Amino acid sequence: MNSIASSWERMPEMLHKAGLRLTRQRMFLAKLLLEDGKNRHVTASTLVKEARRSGKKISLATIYNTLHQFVELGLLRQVVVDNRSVYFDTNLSDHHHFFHEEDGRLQDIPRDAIGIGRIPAPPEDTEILRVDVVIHLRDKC
Amino acid sequence: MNSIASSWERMPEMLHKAGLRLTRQRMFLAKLLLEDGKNRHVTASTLVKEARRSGKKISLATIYNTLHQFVELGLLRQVVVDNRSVYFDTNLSDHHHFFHEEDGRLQDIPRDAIGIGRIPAPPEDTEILRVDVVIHLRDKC
DNA sequence: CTCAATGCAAAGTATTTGCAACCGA
DNA sequence: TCGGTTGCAAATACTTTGCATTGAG
Repeated sequence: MNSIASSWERMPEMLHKAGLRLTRQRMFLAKLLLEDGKNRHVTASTLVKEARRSGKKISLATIYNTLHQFVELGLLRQVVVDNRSVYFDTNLSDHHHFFHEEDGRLQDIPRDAIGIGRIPAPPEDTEILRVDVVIHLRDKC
Repeated sequence: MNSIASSWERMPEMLHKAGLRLTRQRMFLAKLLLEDGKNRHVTASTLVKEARRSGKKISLATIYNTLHQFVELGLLRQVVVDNRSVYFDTNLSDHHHFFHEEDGRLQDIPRDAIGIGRIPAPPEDTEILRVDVVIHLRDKC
């Protein structure tokens, strides 16, 4: 069992602890995102399409709300790679990304695949939140 | 003379070669961005404000157009750190960024200050465009 | 003069918010 | 039942586009 599958199993408990109700929409999105334990990269609009495809009705606003709640609960990570839209990542481990410029697709890079040697000291009175490495890709030829 | 100051000096020539006219607005923005040779991080909206402050009238649309033309000419670099808006950087050298989450401020990190050891091979049929490292900062306490 | 460039306003895209209706506990 | 949630539509923020006017060469 990996940490993501266990996220799914602990979902009801986690939502409850956070004071969130186990609503239809919330459970549906949680299932979509976390159930199979695979790492997924979604945006609000890919999720709406996916939800529609499986017949559920769910509003865009609710999807945004839910995604943000999940980020706050630590079930998802927000990734910035591109100004088209906000990406959400179910892979919570410390890792980096390949970004395919052509189609906006994201791909994980395990932390160990990139050796970041030194990191400069943060400026006065600030602390490092995280270090993001994005390798931008272009299709060859 | 550094590379940026020389960008400014070669401006008229570069614009001309690119088939662009030396218009009032174009020259004004070029001067604002490149003349003093300092590294600047701007967004369309910080530029409008700056232009207004110095009394010039310039439309937002023209600023966007001009910024994109400058990026294509290689006079500016576009930086993605945050989905609030698109940042443009006059520092053309290979470098990275500190990003202050609180106020959206960017700060350069020289390439050498971060040692990126290994980079994983790009996926099949793709090539690496560039590697972006963004260190997200939060104010302490 | 001519045609590229500009300015404006309108359209487009992504995201957030206000509020009545709804529904999980 | 009751207050958190949802869905919609409207608001907001950023960026792009269409088109008549302007102005650089």
